[in-house]
Amino acid sequence: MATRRTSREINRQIALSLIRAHQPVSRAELARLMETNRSNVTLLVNKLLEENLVREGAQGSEKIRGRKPTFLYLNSEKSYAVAVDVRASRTFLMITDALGAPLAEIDNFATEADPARFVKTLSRRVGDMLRRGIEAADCEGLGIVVPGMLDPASGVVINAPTLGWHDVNLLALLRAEFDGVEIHLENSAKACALAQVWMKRGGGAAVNDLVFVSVSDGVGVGIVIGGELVRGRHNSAGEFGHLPLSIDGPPCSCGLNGCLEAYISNPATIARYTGSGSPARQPGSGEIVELSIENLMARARAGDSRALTALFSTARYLGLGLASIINALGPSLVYIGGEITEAWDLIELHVRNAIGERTLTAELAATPVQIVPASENPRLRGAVALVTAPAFAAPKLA
Amino acid sequence: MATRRTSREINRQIALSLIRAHQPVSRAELARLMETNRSNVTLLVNKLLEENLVREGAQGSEKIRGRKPTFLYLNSEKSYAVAVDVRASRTFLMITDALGAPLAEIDNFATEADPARFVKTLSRRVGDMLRRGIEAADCEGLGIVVPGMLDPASGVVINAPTLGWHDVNLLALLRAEFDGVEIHLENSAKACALAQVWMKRGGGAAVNDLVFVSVSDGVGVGIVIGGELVRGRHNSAGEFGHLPLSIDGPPCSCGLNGCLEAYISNPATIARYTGSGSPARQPGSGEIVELSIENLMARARAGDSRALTALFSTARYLGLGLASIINALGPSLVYIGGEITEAWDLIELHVRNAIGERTLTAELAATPVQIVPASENPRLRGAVALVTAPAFAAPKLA
DNA sequence: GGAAAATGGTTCAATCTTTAAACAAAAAAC
DNA sequence: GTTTTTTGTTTAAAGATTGAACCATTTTCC
Repeated sequence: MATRRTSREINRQIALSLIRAHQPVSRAELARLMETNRSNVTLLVNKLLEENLVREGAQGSEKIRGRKPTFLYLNSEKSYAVAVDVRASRTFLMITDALGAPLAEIDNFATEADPARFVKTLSRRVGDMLRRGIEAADCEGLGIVVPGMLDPASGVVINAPTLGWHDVNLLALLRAEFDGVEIHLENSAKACALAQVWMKRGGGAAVNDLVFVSVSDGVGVGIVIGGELVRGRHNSAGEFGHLPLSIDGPPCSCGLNGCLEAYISNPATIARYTGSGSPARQPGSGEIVELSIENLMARARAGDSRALTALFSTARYLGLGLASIINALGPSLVYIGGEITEAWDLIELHVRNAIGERTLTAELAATPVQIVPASENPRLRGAVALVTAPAFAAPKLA
Repeated sequence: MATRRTSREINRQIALSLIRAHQPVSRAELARLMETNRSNVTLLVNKLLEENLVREGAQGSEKIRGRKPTFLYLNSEKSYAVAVDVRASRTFLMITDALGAPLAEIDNFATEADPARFVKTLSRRVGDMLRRGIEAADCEGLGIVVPGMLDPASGVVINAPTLGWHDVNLLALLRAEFDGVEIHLENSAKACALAQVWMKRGGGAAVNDLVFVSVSDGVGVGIVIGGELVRGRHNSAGEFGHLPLSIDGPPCSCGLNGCLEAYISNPATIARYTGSGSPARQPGSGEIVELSIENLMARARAGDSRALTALFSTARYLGLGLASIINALGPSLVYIGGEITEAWDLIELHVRNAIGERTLTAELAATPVQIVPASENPRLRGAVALVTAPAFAAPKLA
């Protein structure tokens, strides 16, 4: 039920979001954006100034005539957020201001198998990083993304096969180590999707229906519909990675057969190259090497036709999987993340053809697909979004 | 941006929805439900009375002491809605009051292949029905559901294979025939999903994430997430019917291979029984008959083990398809509609086992699945919901 | 039978919000 | 130097919820 305060809260959030999206922006400009009059904006902004959420900056100096506007900015400097991206081999760590702009170099360390020791190490590294020149006072929160199924409410990592974590109460461990800090857990792909919709919302036309597909050791999918992350009954929505391509297909890590993941994950691609089970050999010398997906892509670029074929197969299956997702949800935009994006120039056409092969209409086949390269640190940005996005979230109706 | 009027509008909608859900209900009771005081409710209700959306009824006569309450009801009597369910062989027709309660017997007639002639016939039948004793004055609107892909905005039926309609501007034809009546088009399964969420919302705890799977000549899926029907970029979302079970599986009507629809649609089940291509024979006489799914189910009940096996296969594949949907979206509830629900007692266990076979967690495997029997006319109710639901829809935020 | 208690509905003043108009301040244009 | 234009504030009006007070009506208790 809408109380006397509701419309104020709604407008407060709208104002905050608009300032974030259009900063630097004056009160008068904000009034035009909100289609209200300046008096209302004055009141809203004064409240935000009191709360220290917004600060006034320099005056504008455009060549238009009339009184110069005083610009408004989000007050992002007084506090910082910690973002953690846990991955199978290494864990990445970033500290940003309240808007998500990095305050220091990204750090990383080997992911420890034991959750308790992992959290200890994490805590030490965060402490080191803060001592090395972060002068912001308040910690806004800590966002941590994990590749696997988890419950953000209870903070339990239910199943993260690539980490070997099962029913680990990560939140309790983190709470013990980071006292008084707000902690946000989420599945990696879901957080990536959140970060993307969050970026887009800032950057102009709102994209409210999008899908983020993360291809790595496993396959994760985050879905945003109507601007909201789809979580499902037990935060287990988005498990498109185990969509069957063929119910009698190759076995998957989840115990089933023919999952999309069993066709397109990095291990699947590598297995397709080496031939199942047989280890890779260094060309020329015949030496046995541990083959990584980066290696495989390098070989493909160097002219190894078998490596290229393996990538093309992965591309085709990826496209078929995307086609199913597109048929099912009709998203406005599909993002792809993961190591494989580095070879996108080689495989894009194959992916697109496979999408066209199994989509039901020409419009669906034309759904835009964009890669998010590793250089943009999508997972870390997802972790940041977990911390910063709630402040801007629209208030809910009953 | 929230204006001075927004909270009033929000509360107006909440009040309307609560009256609909709890009627008959007094002002005082409404105030308790809305967690506000009676004075506010008085004002809201008086506005609704003025607009003739609500009417006062008899006084309550419970044994509690104190002044007797005057009950409020939605004013459903002054207007009616027309619901049309277009299906491959026959079209069904219902006239209801503004709340969806039928005002006359359900009519039906053979669906004509030519859209223009179909609309003419429809118009005549509606006219006949109205003349046979509907005294309500105003037509609230006409809701029509079609099994196929269509665009509600433009009113074009893009592709309805079982009807043989392609790129038919059904809305234009209907507008010409039903002058001045608001017309709502939607895909059958999507409308069914809408009707279900709409019913549930009335009946207590809100179910905001559900899926309706319609198994008939084709397979249609309607998805509701966060209380909103998922439409996708071109209203083509929900095409889970063409999810692959096996990308090298049997051919589907859509031109692809191995779609879920190719495994579980009624024609697929029948083909599995008769053996591909060979016509069915009357047991005993050997006479060739056109076999319907109802026939097949009757034979299965009568002890025809091959018919039973065919149904069991369909059940298993249905379960596998549902498992994928459940993995992907994590809905709170799955509804099944279509002729096959008549054999649910025979196949339920097989469906459940197959769901368990491919869901990723025990919680997902335990997702409730309910059938909606043909006697409840889910499609017609969906068509009604298209007309009546918008009046209760929550106002949108920017 | 009559007073008290409890419940439903209305009325009225208080409060919080948006809104429209007036007004002051600052900078460019003439 | 005056006018014009734009920004930001102030002030009064209007629309909404909120809380208390006030009838109306029915049951319960004495």
